Amino acid sequence: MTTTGDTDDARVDEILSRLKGSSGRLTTGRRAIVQALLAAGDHHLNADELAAAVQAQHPHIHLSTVYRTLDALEVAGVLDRMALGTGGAVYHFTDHVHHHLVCKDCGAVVDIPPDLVSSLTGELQRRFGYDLDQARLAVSGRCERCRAALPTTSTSR
Amino acid sequence: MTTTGDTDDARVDEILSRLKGSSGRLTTGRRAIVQALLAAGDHHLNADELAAAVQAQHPHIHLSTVYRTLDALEVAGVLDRMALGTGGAVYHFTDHVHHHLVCKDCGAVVDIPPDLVSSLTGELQRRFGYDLDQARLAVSGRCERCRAALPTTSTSR
DNA sequence: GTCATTGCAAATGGTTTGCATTGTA
DNA sequence: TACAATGCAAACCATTTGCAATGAC
Repeated sequence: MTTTGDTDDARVDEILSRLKGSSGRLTTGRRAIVQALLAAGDHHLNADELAAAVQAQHPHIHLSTVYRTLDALEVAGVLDRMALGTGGAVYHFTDHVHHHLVCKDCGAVVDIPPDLVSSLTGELQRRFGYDLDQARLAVSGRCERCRAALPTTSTSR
Repeated sequence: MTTTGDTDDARVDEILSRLKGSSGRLTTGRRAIVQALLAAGDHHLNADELAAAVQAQHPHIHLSTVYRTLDALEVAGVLDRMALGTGGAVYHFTDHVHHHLVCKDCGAVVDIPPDLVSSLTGELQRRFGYDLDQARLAVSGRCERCRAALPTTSTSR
């Protein structure tokens, strides 16, 4: 099932052109990487998984190319990189703002809708002068499942 | 200048005894590591920096011992480990709850007082069932200095 | 004496880099 | 043709692990 479409194609072109900005070049590798990134949608892909997805169609594309393209996209302001504990950094499109609730035990990630945190980021921005328009927030706690799986430390609390 | 004191000594003993809980043993290495951790106060030390601090007095204490002790302290519930972007994870005492505002450019870290985030964590706890009593929050944005240092990309976006 | 802890070296996982080659512009 | 991007291998950083030696109990 091809998840592609005209909309995505247009988006791919737009992103690639932003990469072109400072005398960059459009290669099949970069196109494939951006396509895979878009196809992943809301999934949290790390560089390895992205490379695997790309290599399904273009086996010769090297992991280091993926890293270099991700870097370029980050510099171009297209992507945000974020380290969510273990398993490698994950990447998001800068225009798709959301935040993360991460289980410190199993690593499960839940997306937090931005409106829940906007008052906090506003306050932080006011207090500390940080630019948080594109802020990424990671909250680490323990998910329900892992909480239940805990040895009976129940009395503590 | 010994930053130590009776208070700290008592705290060191208390922490070491928590490590002893399940047939653990008290070694000079562990004591030195816990002391260094307490002496660091609010600083955000990573394993490397902690090892350096310890080795100033006990040169033979190996980095891997530091890692193993930090692990043990985490398991014992004394410490929380947290990855703040680059440069290795940092550790905090679990009873000293605070959060972090991290500059995505220069890595500068500002501590966020817990009361600013409590309403958010409460809401997240309610919505997603995560246990956030000991939550750690990392907000990544751009600090004032880096913001000023940015090339005039102001029109883009 | 037992066995947890340590030192050390080597392995690991994620990421970056140097360099010769490829391929876009 | 010129030079950005790539493949590849090697380097790199933070962290973990196997194993024999040490030292706390």
